[in-house]
Amino acid sequence: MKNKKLFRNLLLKWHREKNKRVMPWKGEKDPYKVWLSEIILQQTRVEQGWSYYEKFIQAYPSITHLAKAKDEEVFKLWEGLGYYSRCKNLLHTARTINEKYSGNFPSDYNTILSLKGIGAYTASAIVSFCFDLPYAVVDGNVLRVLSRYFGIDLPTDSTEGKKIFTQLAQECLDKDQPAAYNQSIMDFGATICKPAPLCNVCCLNKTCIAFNKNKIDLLPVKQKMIIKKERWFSYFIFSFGGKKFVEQRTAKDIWQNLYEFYLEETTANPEWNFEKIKEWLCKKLNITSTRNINIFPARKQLLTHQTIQGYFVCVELNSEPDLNSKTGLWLSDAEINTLAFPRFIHQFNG
DNA sequence: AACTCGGGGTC
DNA sequence: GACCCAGAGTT
Repeated sequence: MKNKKLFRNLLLKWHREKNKRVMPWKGEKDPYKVWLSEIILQQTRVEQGWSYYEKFIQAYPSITHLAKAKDEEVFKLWEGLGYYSRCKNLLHTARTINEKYSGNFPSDYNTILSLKGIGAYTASAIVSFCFDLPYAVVDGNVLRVLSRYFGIDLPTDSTEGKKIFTQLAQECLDKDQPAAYNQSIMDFGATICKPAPLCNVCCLNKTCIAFNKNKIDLLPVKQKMIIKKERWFSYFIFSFGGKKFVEQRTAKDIWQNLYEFYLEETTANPEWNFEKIKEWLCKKLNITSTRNINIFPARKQLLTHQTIQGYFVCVELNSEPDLNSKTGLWLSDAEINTLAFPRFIHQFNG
């Protein structure tokens, strides 16, 4: 009990005296801006999300601006940030608040928690930062700091672990200044108690259990291991009459709602050459003549759970083909540039 | 309770 | 190559 109070006071002292971290949304009280920043930062580094936050605030100064925006435009702004369901839920919640709550962001924890894309972490962040309500945030930083300081080797990604760490976080919270406390523990985790921590300059090291038992490298404990899938994507960029064939990804799969060119997925390296391409075009799409075919070298993109490898094949056509009744669109480059593509494609296509 | 969802930085 | 990041939704 006493060590929690010590922990809290040491953190707040560090926050007042040594925390130099500056971010555009820090100290912000507008729940729209805090919410937007928290959604952008889910599983995303501050440095990576920074420019997206500024783009969004400039494009949509209020939640009503965002609610009235077109889906394609918002996805284009989100392009490259990943976890695209966040963008879908962002729009859904903006519209819910604009219509159901007349554009006023709710201030009650459970109401906020019920919104799409907002879980326990984000709800706690919003109500503590904006409304000074006593809810402790639990994110990756907090789990790392708590597990080390209190020497808890319960897996942080287990059901029991989540429960215990959430309770502990709530007990450590300074209920008189939840905003400052939550900010301090996350900044501390991000700058001092990092995965590779700076224990030599840490002002909590005298009472940190992991440090004093030499268990820093063993905490926090995670039980789930990551299994990587290998996938081969071959994108055929069909062009005809100044337009290219694109379609939207709708399946429950990566990159849902984003756009792509004609995709052929294989379980192994297709190792394209001109003969194989011509044979495939004839067999699959009944295309027997082309103006030009350009095969680009294989490319690779690493995702957390998948390794995407693949090819881009540009095919200039003599006539518009029947693409197996696929629900696609023939668009100009200008039109294509307004749509959001996965990084894998965007990096190739410029 | 286990899976799935991106892209990028760090070691 | 492994791990992690201001997590959440689905199955």
